Amino acid sequence: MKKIPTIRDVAKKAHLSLSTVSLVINNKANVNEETRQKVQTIIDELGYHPRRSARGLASQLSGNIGFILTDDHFSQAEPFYTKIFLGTEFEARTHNYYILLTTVSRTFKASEIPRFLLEHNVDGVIVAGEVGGGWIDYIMGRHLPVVLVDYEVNRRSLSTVLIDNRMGAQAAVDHLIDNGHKKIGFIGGNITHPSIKDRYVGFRETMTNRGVPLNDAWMYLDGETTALIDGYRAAEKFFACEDVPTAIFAANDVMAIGFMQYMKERGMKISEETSIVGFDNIEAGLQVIPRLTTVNVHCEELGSIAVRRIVEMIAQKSDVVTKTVVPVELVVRESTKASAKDVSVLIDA
Amino acid sequence: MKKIPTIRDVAKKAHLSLSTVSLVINNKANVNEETRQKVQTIIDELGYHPRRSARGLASQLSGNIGFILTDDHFSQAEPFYTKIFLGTEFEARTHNYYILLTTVSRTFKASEIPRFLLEHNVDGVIVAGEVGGGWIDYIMGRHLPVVLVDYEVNRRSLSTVLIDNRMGAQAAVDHLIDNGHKKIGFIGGNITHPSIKDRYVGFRETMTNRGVPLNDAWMYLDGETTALIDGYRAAEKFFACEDVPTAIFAANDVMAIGFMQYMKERGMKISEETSIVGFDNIEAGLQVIPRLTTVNVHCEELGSIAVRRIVEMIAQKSDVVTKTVVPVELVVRESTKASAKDVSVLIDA
DNA sequence: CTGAAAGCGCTAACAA
DNA sequence: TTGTTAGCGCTTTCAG
Repeated sequence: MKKIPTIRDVAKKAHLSLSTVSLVINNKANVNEETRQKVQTIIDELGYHPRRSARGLASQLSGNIGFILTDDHFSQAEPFYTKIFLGTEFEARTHNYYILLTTVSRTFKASEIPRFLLEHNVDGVIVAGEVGGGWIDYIMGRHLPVVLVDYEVNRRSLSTVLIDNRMGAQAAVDHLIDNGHKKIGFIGGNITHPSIKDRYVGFRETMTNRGVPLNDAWMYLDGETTALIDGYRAAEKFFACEDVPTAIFAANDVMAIGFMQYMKERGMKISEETSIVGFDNIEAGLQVIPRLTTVNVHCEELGSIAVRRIVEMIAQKSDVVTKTVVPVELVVRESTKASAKDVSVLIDA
Repeated sequence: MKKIPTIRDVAKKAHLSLSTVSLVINNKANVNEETRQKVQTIIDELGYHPRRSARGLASQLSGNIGFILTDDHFSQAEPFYTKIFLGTEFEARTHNYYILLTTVSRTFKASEIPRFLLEHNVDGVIVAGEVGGGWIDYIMGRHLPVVLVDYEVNRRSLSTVLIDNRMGAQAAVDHLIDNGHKKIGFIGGNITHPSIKDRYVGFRETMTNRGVPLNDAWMYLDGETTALIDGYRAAEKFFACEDVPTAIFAANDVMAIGFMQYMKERGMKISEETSIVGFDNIEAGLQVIPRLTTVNVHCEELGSIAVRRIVEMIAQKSDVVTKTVVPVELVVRESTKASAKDVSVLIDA
C-alpha cells in the first residue's frame, strides 16, 4: 500500500516550497505560468489531492453546506422537500460543496442543534420550509450565511427563494376563465399555510381582475389540513349547492384528486361536468384518469438556486439580502378539456 | 463576537492537559471519574464542541460516509433509490455520521471519481444499485469499507444488503393460488435486471412447488425495459391467446399498471376478470383504481442497514463479509379481490 | 491516571 | 514570484 502523497511530496519533487504549491492548488494569482505548469504536472504524476480535513482546518472552511428541514416536512408523502434537497445536492456538486442534511423539530430545542453547526462543519445553511423562530435566531447567531427556501421571515432580513404562488394561481384561473368558465370554486383546506394563502390571494385577485364573481359557497377554506379528504369534503360542500360550479381550482393536487374521487364515486364526468386544476404537479396527477391539469413547480430549481446564493455569500462574504421568486408553469391535461379521446377513456374506465 | 472555545480553553480552565480532555471527549477509558466529571462540567460551561476538521485531520477520520449511485438510477421517476438514500441519512445521524451523496456514470471514468474519495473525505462507501465493475475495482483499491445495496458482485466478496425478491415473488404467487387461480401469467419485461430475474425465479419456483402449470404463452420476458409499456405489451400478448390467464404477477408495479391500463381501455374488469399483483409498492399503486395488490419493499431499511454495516466495518476495521436479505411483505388491495365496493367503483369510473 | 510533545496536511501572513 | 514560518484544533504515542 503506497503512501498517500501530500503537498510536501509535491513541493519536494518540484523543488519548490509548500506555499507555491498551495497557490497552484488553489488557483491563486501571482504564480509564474511556467511554475504552475510544472507543479500541475507533478501533481498529476503523483496523483495528489489535498485532504479535505487538512484544508478545512487551515482555512476554517469545511466545504459543506448544511440543509435543515423540519421533520414533519420531511416525513410527508409528498416529495416536495425531497426534491428541493436533491436540487441542492446536484447544484452543490458543481460548486465543489457537499450537502449535509438534518431534520429538526419545528420549535427550537437546544438538544437538537444540528451537529454540523456545533462542529463548525458547514460554511452556510439552507433552511427549507417553515421553521420555528428559535431556529432562525440560533442559526443567525452563528454568523453563517443563511438562505431560506419556500419560507419567509418578516421580522428578519434573510435571503429567500420562493415559489411564485400568486402567478401560478393566476395562470390556473386564467386558464379556466379562458375556457369559458364563470362559476369557479376554490379549495384551500387550511389556508393558514403560507403557500396556500398566496394561492388563495392569487385566485381572488385574478377572479376580480377578470370580472368573474366570487361565490363563498364555492370556497372551501376551513379545513385543518390540505389533504385528500379536504378535496372530498369540498366536493360534498359544492355539490350540495343548488347552483354548482363548473370549474374548480384546488390549492394543491392532493385536494384536487380528493375532489375527483368524490366525483368518480358518483359517476360524475370530470372535465365535462366540472373542470379541475390543481397545483404542485405531483406524480399522482399523471396516474389519475383524467390526468390532472396543474401548476408545475420546479422544486429542484428552488434547491439549486439556494445553493448558488449560499455559495455566493460564502465566497463574497457579502450580506446582500436577495429574494428570488421562482416562476411556475401551467400544465394543461385532460381534467380541463374534454376531448373526444378523454371522454372515451372515461367511458371505458 | 465571542471567541470560539477550543480544547485548549477547556484544559486551561480545568487545570488539566489537552490529552486528558481529549480522552474525556472521546469517551476513552483510563480517566478518573472525578476528572471526567470536572472536564464535562467545564465543557458544558464553555459550550465547547470539537471541530470536525481538526479531529478529522488528527484522527484521519472524516465522520462521513459516501453514497454512490449511478445517474440513471437516480434520475428514474421511481423514488426507489432516493428512499434508500434517505434511509442512510437518518441512520447515519444516529451514528454521528453524515452522508455525502454523488452520482457517477455506469461505467468507470477517471474524471468522475467522487471528490469525497480523492479528498479522503469519507470513512466508508455505500454503493447502491448496479454499477460498472470498474467502479467496484477502484473503490476497493482505496481500501475503504464498502457495502453494496440492491446489487451483488459475484467475483468479489463484498458485503451486500439485498431485497428478498424470491420470497416476495412467492408471497405474491401464493396469494394468487390461494385465491383459486390456476392460470397465472408473469410480466418480467427485461429479466436481465438482477432483481427482476430473482422475482422471475421465485415465480417459477412457487408455481412448480404448488403444482400449478407454467404456460410460456403467459410470460412476457423479452422487453428491453421494465416500464409501463411492457405491461401494456404483455396484456396485448396474453389477451391474444385463445386461453387467457386469470391472474398476473408483474415483476414491478409500473408494469402491473401498464397492464391495468390496457384492460381499462378495453373496459375489462380488473380483479373480476383478471387479478393483478405487482412488486415494489409505489405510490401510483394507491392512486390507481382498483388499488394495486403488491409486494412492499422497505427501501429505507435497505439504506439504514447499509449504514449500520459500514459503521461496524469502520469501527472494527473488520473485513467480515456480510450479506443481509431484507424481507418484504405482501400488501393485498383491490386488484386481487373483487368486493362489491370495488366493482361499483369500476363501473362508476 | 495524567502530562508533554509531536505531528496530521494544509493555508496564509510575512519575508525575501 | 517564491520561500519561511507559524499556526489551525485535535489525537496519540510515550513518559511519568
